[in-house]
Parts: sequence; structure tokens; C-alpha cells
Amino acid sequence: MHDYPDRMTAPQMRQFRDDVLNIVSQIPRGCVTTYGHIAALAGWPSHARMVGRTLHYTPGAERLPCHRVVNAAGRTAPGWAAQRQMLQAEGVAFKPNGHVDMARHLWIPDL
DNA sequence: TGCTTGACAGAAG
DNA sequence: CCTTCTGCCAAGC
Repeated sequence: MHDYPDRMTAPQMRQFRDDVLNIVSQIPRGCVTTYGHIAALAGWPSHARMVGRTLHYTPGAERLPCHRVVNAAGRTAPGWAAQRQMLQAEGVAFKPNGHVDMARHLWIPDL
């Protein structure tokens, strides 16, 4: 069969972007959440990468607490050294391996 | 039109 | 723990 990947339509992409930004704006100070959780909550579980694209390319995302979004391992974004400093300034603890201590700071967005 | 590139995730070695 | 590979999917070239 022609397996059609369920691509997003333009309207879906707009809504996805809005949902992502909305969720990110709700991350409490001193907490972090993951790309995967955000994507799933927005209704597109397989679009974790799209969350990163959205935060990186959407003008205005800089004023949201997007530094509180890390990958599932607690690793901060490549090429964004400041992110770690910002998190530490909020009291987020890092493990010796340079990853966020997810056990202490992971925040799951609520519906 | 087709291949490559990511602010990813998860499994494997 | 770290690297590499596969699956994922929109964007870039």
C-alpha cells in the first residue's frame, strides 16, 4: 500500500505551533520538560523534532522560557551554551555528566 | 523530484 | 557513559 505518513496540513501546523508556544510559556521557573512531552500534548507524538524547529525558528520564542526545554536525556540544546547558565541561574541542578537532573526538575504539562 | 539536515527519541554496541 | 543507527517529518537545496 501507499503508506501515507500523516503529514501536517498548513492549518494543523499553525495550531501545532500555537500549542507548543502555549505549553512552553507555562513551564514553571526552575523546571524543565522535554520535546517529546510537548509534541505529544499538542497531539503529534511523533513530532518531537518539530517542537525544536518551532522554538528555533519562530520569532518571539526567545521571550518564552524555551531554555526550559531539553531532550529526554536531560541534555541541553547543541550550540546553545547559554541555556545551561540560564537554568542554573534558576536553581536547576545538573548531574556530573552535564545533564539536567530530570528526577528533580522534570515538569509534565497538564491538560 | 530527490537527497540532506536538524534545539529529537529510543535501542544497540 | 558515549557513539552510531534507525525511525521520524518538515524544511532547504
